Amino acid sequence: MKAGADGREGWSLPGPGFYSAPAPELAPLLLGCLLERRVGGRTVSGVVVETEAYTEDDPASHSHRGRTPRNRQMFGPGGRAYVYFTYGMHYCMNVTAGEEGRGEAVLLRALEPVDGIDLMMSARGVGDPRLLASGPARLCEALGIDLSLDGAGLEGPDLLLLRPRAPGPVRTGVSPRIGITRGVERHWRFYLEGSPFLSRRAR
DNA sequence: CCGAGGATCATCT
DNA sequence: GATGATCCTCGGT
Repeated sequence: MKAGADGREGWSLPGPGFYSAPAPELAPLLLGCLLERRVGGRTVSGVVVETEAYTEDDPASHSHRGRTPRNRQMFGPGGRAYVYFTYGMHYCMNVTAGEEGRGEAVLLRALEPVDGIDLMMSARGVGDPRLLASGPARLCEALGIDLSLDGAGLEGPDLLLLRPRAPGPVRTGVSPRIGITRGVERHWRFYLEGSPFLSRRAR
């Protein structure tokens, strides 16, 4: 078997147009993908198990009131990181989606840890693998993601997102998004059914 | 298991 | 000046 362009068997770069899908379509497609963070010559990575979509006409979205300095990556092309700082202490990471100017992104809410688990444990200060990246801010802390990665490409030296070549049979769950007060009627949270690494247990 | 409260500050009104 | 796309701890059941 031949290794992929990235050198990892079983994983490959997304094809052209992957990230230009609207956020509610891209969000479930990101489930099962591998997110790699390269730092200090080491790789920390995990499989995406939970995502949420946000669009410009969506009252829960940071882009809902138009372009601001913070959310400007949401209005750029798809396939970049949109990282924001919140609650005075947490970072959260999105994957920008859709065509340029559309104001869309997919929040990464949880990963199943794969590589560099020792680094994640020391970064997070916990040993239970289920608590390493099961939440948008936990995920960023585990991978060492902060504002310096806002706008970073997902095929770059710091962040790499890969699709599984042969996705296994997986059930995708759908639910309302978490932690919002408006736009609750849009069920735009997607998760791998039965994963022990979700930010919340299934309903 | 569950809910309440606090931490802590950049961002936007 | 108010508000979070959160997380952790603590106390009750």
